[in-house]
Amino acid sequence: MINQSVTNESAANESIEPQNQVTTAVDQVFVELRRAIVEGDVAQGSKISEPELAKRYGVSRATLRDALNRLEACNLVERKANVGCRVVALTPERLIEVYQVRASLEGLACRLAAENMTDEEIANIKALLNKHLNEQRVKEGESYYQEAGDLDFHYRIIKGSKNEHLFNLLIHDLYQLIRMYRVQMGMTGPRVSKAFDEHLAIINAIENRDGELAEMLMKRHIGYSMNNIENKFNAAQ
Amino acid sequence: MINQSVTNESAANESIEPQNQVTTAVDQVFVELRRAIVEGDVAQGSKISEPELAKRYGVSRATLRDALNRLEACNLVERKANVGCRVVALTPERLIEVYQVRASLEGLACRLAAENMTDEEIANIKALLNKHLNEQRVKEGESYYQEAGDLDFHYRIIKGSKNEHLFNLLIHDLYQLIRMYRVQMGMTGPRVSKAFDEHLAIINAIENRDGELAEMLMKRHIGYSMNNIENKFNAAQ
DNA sequence: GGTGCCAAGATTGTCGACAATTTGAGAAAG
DNA sequence: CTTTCTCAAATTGTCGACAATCTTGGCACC
Repeated sequence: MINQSVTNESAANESIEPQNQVTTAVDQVFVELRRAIVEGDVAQGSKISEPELAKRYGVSRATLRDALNRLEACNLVERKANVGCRVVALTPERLIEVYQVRASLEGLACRLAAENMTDEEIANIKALLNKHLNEQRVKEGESYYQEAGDLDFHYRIIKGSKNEHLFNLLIHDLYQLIRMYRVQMGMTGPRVSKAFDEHLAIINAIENRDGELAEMLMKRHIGYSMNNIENKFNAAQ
Repeated sequence: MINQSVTNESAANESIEPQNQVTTAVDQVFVELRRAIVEGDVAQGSKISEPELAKRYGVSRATLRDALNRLEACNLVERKANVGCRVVALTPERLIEVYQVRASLEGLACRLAAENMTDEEIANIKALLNKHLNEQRVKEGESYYQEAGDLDFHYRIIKGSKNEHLFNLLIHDLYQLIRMYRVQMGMTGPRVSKAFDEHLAIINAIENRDGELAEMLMKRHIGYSMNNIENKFNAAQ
């Protein structure tokens, strides 16, 4: 029972950084380029020049090419044969598409979590929420909770589904794109307290082993989140 | 209005062969290797030797490596840094995981299809089912319907959702793995007529624009299909 | 003046060779 | 006889160069 407290620590790092250990050069370029795209350092829709980026990151073109392949698998860049590679464009239509898929999959994750999570895992999430609640009261207005805390909550639910395929699909392939929308839309909004209540309702449903309710609550929660981003989109025009 | 009949032709080829046009060498190797894996020409769980396969397909190792990357994105091979590449192992646990995801996503597709499909598209699917019904009566017992017909039906529903992200996720990433299970488990069973009735009920719900019912029916339909494969698995031991 | 074709430049696709890492067998020590 | 260390063979990761394809600017022709 050494290091018991480790289960209470943040898991968001792993969710933001899926690679368990970044060893190879392709990994490094992939992770760094992904960060740059998600955080907007390289503009959405812009074309990517292989020789230029290879030079900037100090690797061969073949290596960078490999990294681009992985980014394509994450839906962060789009490729055409003999033409090139562009960063994806963030359109409202695509936002809706992605969030429809996300709501469906995380709804499933929630239902499975209600069946498969251990009592200890559930207790840890509740403790996490209480911790976030306190921190939120202290630093009201700052975006701490929204970013790390929200990621952490969803990450644990998805992991709690005990469905590895679902986990990979959401964490590796979908979440970077979702993060890209949130970051570039400046999602530091006042949805904090409301989202907190929704999280609480979800974990309560899971604790009661009510998978059906948990699924529905999660779908709604994600739907609200989508509307929030969509409004920002429309306001930005 | 030329070539109107083209909408009634089979769309399964496209679903089996997602690449619109296979031009580059990497594409060719990717498609051929994928076929070999799905159809069991290379055994599940077996290790893949890069130099050997590169020589067999007459391409460079870098090219084959690129193809392996894409196979990894389809979840058909698994990779570890500095260790190598193995074909995925078909376990009952993974079957359940994949089918849980599939049921959720195709349920979503069905709901969206009920909202977004045109009357003409719906009519075309109904015509398709009738065509399959006739052919099924003639060649009873053969596996035609199960393979091509079933793929065709699901393909059109997914496309009818008008959600491109969902389409790519299902057709590119998930369906090859599903096909792998079905082919290697020898899925030519007697589920034909029952599946036909289920398909009919689904398209009727879509025609009535009852998305909720269509989603539920599709989830059940896929659940039955999973049980069918799962039984084969247990019987094979 | 507008349209279509051609060539030069640039970009992507492919290759063979070299460097780094893992793995397995064999020898030496316990 | 078992265990551990070492080293070599094999496999994977990375690189720079060459070939094929697309783009673009200009010129000829209508």
